[in-house]
Amino acid sequence: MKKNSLFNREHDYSLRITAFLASLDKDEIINVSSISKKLHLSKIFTARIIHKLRVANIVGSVQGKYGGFYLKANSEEISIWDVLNAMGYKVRLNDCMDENFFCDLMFGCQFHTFFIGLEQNIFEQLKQQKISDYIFRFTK
Amino acid sequence: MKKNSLFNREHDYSLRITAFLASLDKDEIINVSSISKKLHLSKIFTARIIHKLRVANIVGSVQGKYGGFYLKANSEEISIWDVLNAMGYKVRLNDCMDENFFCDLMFGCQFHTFFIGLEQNIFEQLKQQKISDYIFRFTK
DNA sequence: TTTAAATAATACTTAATAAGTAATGATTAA
DNA sequence: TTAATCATTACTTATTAAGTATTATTTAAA
Repeated sequence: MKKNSLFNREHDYSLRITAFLASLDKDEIINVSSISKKLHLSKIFTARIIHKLRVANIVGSVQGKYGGFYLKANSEEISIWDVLNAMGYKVRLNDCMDENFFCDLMFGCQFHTFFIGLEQNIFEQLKQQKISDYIFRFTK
Repeated sequence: MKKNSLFNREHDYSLRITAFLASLDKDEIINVSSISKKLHLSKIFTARIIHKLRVANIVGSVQGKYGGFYLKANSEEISIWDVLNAMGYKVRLNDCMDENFFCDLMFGCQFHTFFIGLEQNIFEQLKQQKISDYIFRFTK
């Protein structure tokens, strides 16, 4: 049976990639092939994800031959929430929390109120976790 | 863009249906047509959902002409969690929490640990909420 | 100046799922 | 016997997740 998820593969991988980049030395850059091998991801999927992270300014890139990527921000200042948002993270625990959702029962629906609170609670927990506490280190 | 959900339409409707049944008088039963009209759901979808609730023993049914459904348990003793489970609620915040999931990084992956904690936290909140606090009442 | 190795960006593919529909059988009051 | 109701399972359709493919651009170095 399908299970409801809050995070998909892209979200997961983006966290791994960020946590790995956080382990690099200052001024060190790494290319997509190396990242994908280390993290056991396909090269092309890795490229798509890291590109989004770059657009969101989480990572920086150097183009051309011998180019690559590096973590732009300080890992102590980036949260799981920040990375997820870079990937275009959108959550609504329930469809009824959607902006354009109309529900005849909405007025006074305590479920709706409960879901809003639960969602806020989850978001807070994601914001509290900094990437610096999740750094992946590999023996070189 | 698609948003990640923790609850789908069936889950939502099952909560509404249970909360509505909780408003009925003792010994009162109500048929699917009436429920679906009150809650603005399709009759056939309502039937399928309430059938699952019956199998899970959350609601009871009376078959045949003038039959219908009623809440079997005490609404103060049923939690949101119980209703969701009756619907076959399965959650894993992230695929990596799946039993059969293999991940080369799993050993020592702090993200994995964090997700487990977050999930437990969410489950606790669902268990704490009793249907009695969410009863739908309509003017008759 | 040419080439190779890398990033940049977008379009495509496929299997699975959510949500809802349709159809037929079984039960029971009158 | 019949009408109204629940019981059960199979089907449909649009959307999404996940991953692949392709082509363009950039740059270091021979």
